[in-house]
Amino acid sequence: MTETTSARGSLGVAIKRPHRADARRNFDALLAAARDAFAEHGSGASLEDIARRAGVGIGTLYRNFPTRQDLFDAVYFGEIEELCQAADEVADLPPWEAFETWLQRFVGYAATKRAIYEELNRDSDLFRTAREAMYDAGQPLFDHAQQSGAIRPDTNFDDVLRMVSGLTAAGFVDDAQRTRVLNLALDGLHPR
Amino acid sequence: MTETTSARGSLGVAIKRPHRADARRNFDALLAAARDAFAEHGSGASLEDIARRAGVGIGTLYRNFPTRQDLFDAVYFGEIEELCQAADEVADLPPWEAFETWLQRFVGYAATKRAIYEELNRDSDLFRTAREAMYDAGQPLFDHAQQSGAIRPDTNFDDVLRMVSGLTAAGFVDDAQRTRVLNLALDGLHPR
DNA sequence: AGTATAGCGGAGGAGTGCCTCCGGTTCTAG
DNA sequence: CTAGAACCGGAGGCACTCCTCCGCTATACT
Repeated sequence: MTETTSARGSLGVAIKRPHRADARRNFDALLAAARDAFAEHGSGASLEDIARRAGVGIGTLYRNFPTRQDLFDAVYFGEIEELCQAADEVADLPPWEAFETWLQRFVGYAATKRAIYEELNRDSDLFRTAREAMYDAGQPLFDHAQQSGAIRPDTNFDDVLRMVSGLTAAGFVDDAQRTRVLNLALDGLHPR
Repeated sequence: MTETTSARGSLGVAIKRPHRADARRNFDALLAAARDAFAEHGSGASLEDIARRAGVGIGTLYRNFPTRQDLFDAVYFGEIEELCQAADEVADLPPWEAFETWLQRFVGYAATKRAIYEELNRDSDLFRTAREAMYDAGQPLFDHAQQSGAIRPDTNFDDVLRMVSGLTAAGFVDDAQRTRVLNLALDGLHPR
């Protein structure tokens, strides 16, 4: 057994996960550390700091992720992928609940919260792929909710998603306020 | 005439504006350049770059604004102050229109858009002062609109302001989308 | 157990930003 | 007009981050 395994399949973005046990440990530690660091400092977090947090040399970081973008992509795509799965999981709830639950899930991803909002307009093939995957997952939920009359007809999925991601990235006093404001905004989605 | 004049009065934050003509030119150029730079790169913009943009040596920047915070404050307070004045200007519109117009104005301040959102929780005397001034200006507009029945009773000014500043800082495809999303969110403020 | 090798990690060069310092310049008051 | 105070601006030291390179180590396969 010598080929590397592709950790993330469904997005078509292959990320090499090493075969050796020690290497795999480091790989995972780096990913976890990066997730935290990006959540804390946005996509400009220090790579040396990430390596330190992971308890790993800087060289190891660069071997696994030759560029900062590679590392960022790995974290980003991981969370996008989970988001896509989440869409399946809520599929059998009533239309509005399904969509709302999915959005809550969207909000819940701390690591890429800031990042998603920072990079939502980035123009690269990989990002477009990821964004499309996310949209493909969420759009049907939106459409369904809209068709069922729970969402006003004069809005669209992209607008709503950007609204939510803006709110998500904003600074709030506490989680209670974040939830309150999010609910306030979502409430405005219903027809009047 | 030898004392420096205080450029910004009403917030109680005195910022020294030089007396000599050349010095004053540089001071103003720096402020303008900083406004642009902060708008573009957030509060972490490069000071050397700001000096370059202003066509001024780095030494001059540091003489006028000994710390990055000083420069940032000067820009920030300037815009907050204009926001306070804007509150007076809309005072004779109908309640909801007054509040909405003020919010649009709030959104319109490009320079500190990102900054306001980045720093909304910052804990320093000066920032608290500025934030309070802004709140003092906007709160009556909100209250009035809420009492008149244009805003649902189960929300508050702080929540709304953070919602809007979150949206403001978010990335949109174009200004049309930004306006659309903002209106969508504001629409949700009305009672149903 | 032994060995080939994938993987480790940190030293260090390059680049960039921060901030200080001071010799030279420009303005203003008299 | 002149003198000197006020101001200019960039060279340079410090700190930090990026990224490469290579001698050493741990692992997996036989």
